[in-house]
Amino acid sequence: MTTSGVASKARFSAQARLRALQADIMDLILERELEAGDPLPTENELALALGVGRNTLRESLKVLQALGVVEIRHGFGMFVAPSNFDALADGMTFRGRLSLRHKGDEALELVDVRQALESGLIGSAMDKMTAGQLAAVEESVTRMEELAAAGEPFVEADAEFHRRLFEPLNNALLISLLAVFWKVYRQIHLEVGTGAENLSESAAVHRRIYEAVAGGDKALAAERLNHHFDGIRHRIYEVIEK
Amino acid sequence: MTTSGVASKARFSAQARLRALQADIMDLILERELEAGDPLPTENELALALGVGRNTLRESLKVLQALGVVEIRHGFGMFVAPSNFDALADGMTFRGRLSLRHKGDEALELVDVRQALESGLIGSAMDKMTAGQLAAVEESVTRMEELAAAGEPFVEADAEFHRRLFEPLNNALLISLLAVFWKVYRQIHLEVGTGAENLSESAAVHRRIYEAVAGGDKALAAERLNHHFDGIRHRIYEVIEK
DNA sequence: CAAACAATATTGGATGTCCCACCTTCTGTT
DNA sequence: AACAGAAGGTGGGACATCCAATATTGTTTG
Repeated sequence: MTTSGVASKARFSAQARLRALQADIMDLILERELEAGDPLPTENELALALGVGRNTLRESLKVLQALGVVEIRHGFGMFVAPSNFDALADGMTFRGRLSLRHKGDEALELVDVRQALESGLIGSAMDKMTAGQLAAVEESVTRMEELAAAGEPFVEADAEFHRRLFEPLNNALLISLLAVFWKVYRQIHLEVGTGAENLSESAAVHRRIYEAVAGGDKALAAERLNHHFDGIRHRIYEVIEK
Repeated sequence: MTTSGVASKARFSAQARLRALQADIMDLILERELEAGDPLPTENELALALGVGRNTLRESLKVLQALGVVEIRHGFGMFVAPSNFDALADGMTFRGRLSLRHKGDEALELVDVRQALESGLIGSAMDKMTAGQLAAVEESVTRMEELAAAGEPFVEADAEFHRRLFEPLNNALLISLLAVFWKVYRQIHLEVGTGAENLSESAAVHRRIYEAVAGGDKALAAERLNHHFDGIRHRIYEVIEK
C-alpha cells in the first residue's frame, strides 16, 4: 500500500481528506523514486490505487498541478513537473487586488518582502556576477531609457532588469519568487491605472542602480535599490489615499 | 456576464481553460465587491453562472482553496478566505524532498532565500520591537535551552523564536513565507534523520542572536543570523555528501 | 417561558458513467 | 522511403445520484 489512512472510515474534515489525498499522491511519487519528467500512472490507475473516485482524484491532481508538482498533458499523460509558481502568482495577485480596495496592506507587505530580498541579496549577486551578465543588465537599462524617451511603458524591460540582476545567484527559487512578486505588482499597477508619468525618472533610477553595481559598491547598490522601492511604495500610497 | 471567453469554442489548452475558470471566479468575487468572509454562490449556482459542469467548477474551487482564495465549509457554504499558504508549503516541501535525493539544490536555495529575508529584515524588526515582544523572544530561547538540557529536540520552540523575531513588522506575508520555509526545512530534517547531536550548541546560537537583538546592535544581530544559517547549510551538505 | 432536543433544508463531498478532445503510434498506401 | 490516415489510449468534461455535514427551524418538555 502506498500510504496510510486512505481506507479509514474515520471522518476527518473534508479539507483534511483532500490534503491527505494530495500527500498520498506525493508520497507515491517519492516512493517510486520518480524524477521530474517521469510519467505518473493514469487517472484510472491512480484512483484505483488510492481508493478514491476519479473525480475526487482529479480535484487533488488539479491542486498539485497548480502547485507545480505534476504536469498534466491532455491525451498524453501526467508527469512529475519542474517547479512552477504561476498559480501561486495568481493567488497572490488576487490577494493584492482585494486588499488594494481597502488599505492595501498586503500590497505593501509584498513590496517590503521584495525589498528585503533584493536589497539583501544584491551583494552576493554582485560577487558572482560575470562581465557578460553585467552587460546584460546594462542592456536592459538602455532599453528602458529608449522606451522612456519614446514615451512607451517598459514593464517588460523593468522585469528583465531585476531578473538579470539576480541571475548570478543561480537560485531558481529566488527568481521564481521575484517573478511572482513582479507579476503581482504589475497586475496591481494595471488595475489602478498606469502612473505612466515618471517614465524617464524611473529609467534613471535603474541607471543609477546599474552604475552602483558596475562600480562594485555593494552598500550604494543596496541603498539605491531601497530608494527604488520607496518610490514604488509611494505610488501604492497614492492609489490608496485617493 | 461575469467574464469573457467561457462559451468560446476556441480550443485553448486544457490547462489554460482551467486557469481561465479560476480567473473567472476571482473576477466574480472582485466584481461583486465581496470581502474576506463573505459568502460565495453555491456550487450549482456558480456552475450555472460560469457555464461549466459542477465537477469542473469543483476542480477550480479546490485549487482556489489551496491557494487560500476561498474557504470551503462542508454543509455551510463557500466564503472568501483570509490568506492561507498551507498548500504552498506542501508543494515546496515536496520539491525539497525531491531535490534532496540528488544534489539538494532546491533545499540550499530555500535556505539562501530565508537567510536573505531574516538577515535583511532583522534591522527593521528591531526598530519596531516592543519590550514585551523582546521578552517573548527570550522566553523562546529559554525554552530551547531547557529542552536542550533535557536532551529533547525543540523544533517548535525554534520555529517560535524566528516567528516572534519578526512579529513586530506586522507583515503577514513575511510570516507566512517564513512559516513555509520553516515547515519545509523541518520536513526535510525529519526525512534525513534527526541531527540531534548539537542541541545545546544550537540553543546557544539562538541565545547569542537574542543578545545581539536585546543589545540593539543590528549589524551584530544580522551577522549572527548569518552564522546560524551557515550552520543549517552545513547540515544539509552533510546529508547530501553521505 | 425557556431550554433542550429532533426534524429538516441546504450545502458541499464523492462516485460512476458516458462521451468528447487530444496526442502518440502504428500501419498501410503511394 | 515518405506521407497520410486510422487506431488506441489518455486526460477533459458533464450529469445524475447518493452521502455527509452544518445551520436553522420547529417541537417538546421542564
